Amino acid sequence: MISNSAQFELMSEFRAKCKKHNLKMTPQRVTIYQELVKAKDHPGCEDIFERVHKKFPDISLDTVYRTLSTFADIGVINQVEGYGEAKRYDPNTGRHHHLRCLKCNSIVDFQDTTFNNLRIPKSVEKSFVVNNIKVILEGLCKECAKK
Amino acid sequence: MISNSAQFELMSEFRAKCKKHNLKMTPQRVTIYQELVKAKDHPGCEDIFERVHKKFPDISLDTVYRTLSTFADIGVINQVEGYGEAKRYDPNTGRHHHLRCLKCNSIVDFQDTTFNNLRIPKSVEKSFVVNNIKVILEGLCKECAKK
DNA sequence: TATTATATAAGAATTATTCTTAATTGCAAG
DNA sequence: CTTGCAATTAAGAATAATTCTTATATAATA
Ligand SMILES: [Mn+2]
Ligand SMILES: [Mn+2]
Ligand SMILES: [Zn+2]
Ligand SMILES: [Zn+2]
Repeated sequence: MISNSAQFELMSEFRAKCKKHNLKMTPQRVTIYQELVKAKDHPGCEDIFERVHKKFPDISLDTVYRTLSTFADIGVINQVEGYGEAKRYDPNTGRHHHLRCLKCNSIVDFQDTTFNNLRIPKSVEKSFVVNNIKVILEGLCKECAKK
Repeated sequence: MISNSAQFELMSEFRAKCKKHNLKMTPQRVTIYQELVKAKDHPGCEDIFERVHKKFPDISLDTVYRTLSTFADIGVINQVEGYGEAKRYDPNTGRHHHLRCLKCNSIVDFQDTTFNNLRIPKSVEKSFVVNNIKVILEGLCKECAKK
């Protein structure tokens, strides 16, 4: 769950960033953004299309692809790293990390202060400008580990 | 560069793992593996196809796709995480980390003992079986940072 | 050397994604 | 509140990456 005020805050940041990048506020964009914000599963374009489609039967798949890609470009959402299957997106642009199940492909968020505060190695700093550090833990989720 | 003995060592591990998984030693497999081992750029299937094709004009693209995928399955190589473009592979199965340039998509290896020894958070251990930890630094390589 | 399960080449098929185009619409200016 | 127009959209075609199908070839084993 997410509080109403946090919801509102998020929405006005969204509107502000869109305006900054000259993106018009269309019902498609609002709906797609809200649907992604609700999602906890780092969904792909088809997933979002299916969810949005219920409320908005005329939306096209292309619009979902285009819109999510645009949102990622302007930084209101993030694309998730993966292994070359369909692209997946993350509404959470704050600092956090991922658990990836290698069997069912679930991606779950987690927080860790150690991981948040990793130092960039000196040797790297000389040859590379680091924008962000990602830590990914790969393995098996509880359900998949049971089998 | 890689020493002759290390080369030989790698090759016999490769043969051993293939045997363990009942994979026949075909010239295609040997060539593809050797070409990937030479590569420092985490190449994709098309890249490897082009390189192999010079020495082995009759090889099919499908074989390269199938073979690299099989190699990753049995763990002689790794698939590299990415953002949904073409798959890329890594001959280095040892512990190391990656610098990813967001502009030119180059991927460069680096070593760091801190990153090698990250502890898995307690909270995670309860709900997830971790196979491996990946640290990825994203940003701009020297060339791309200049512009 | 004969047997057989695997692997391969070629091209068709599939999946994910992007492009093209004509029609629609958000929104700023009057 | 209208108008004007650049930005956006739906629809379907097109493309790119990858996988599948099948007939032929071949590595490994006896
Ligand atoms: Mn996340
Ligand atoms: Mn590497
Ligand atoms: Zn799982
Ligand atoms: Zn670069």
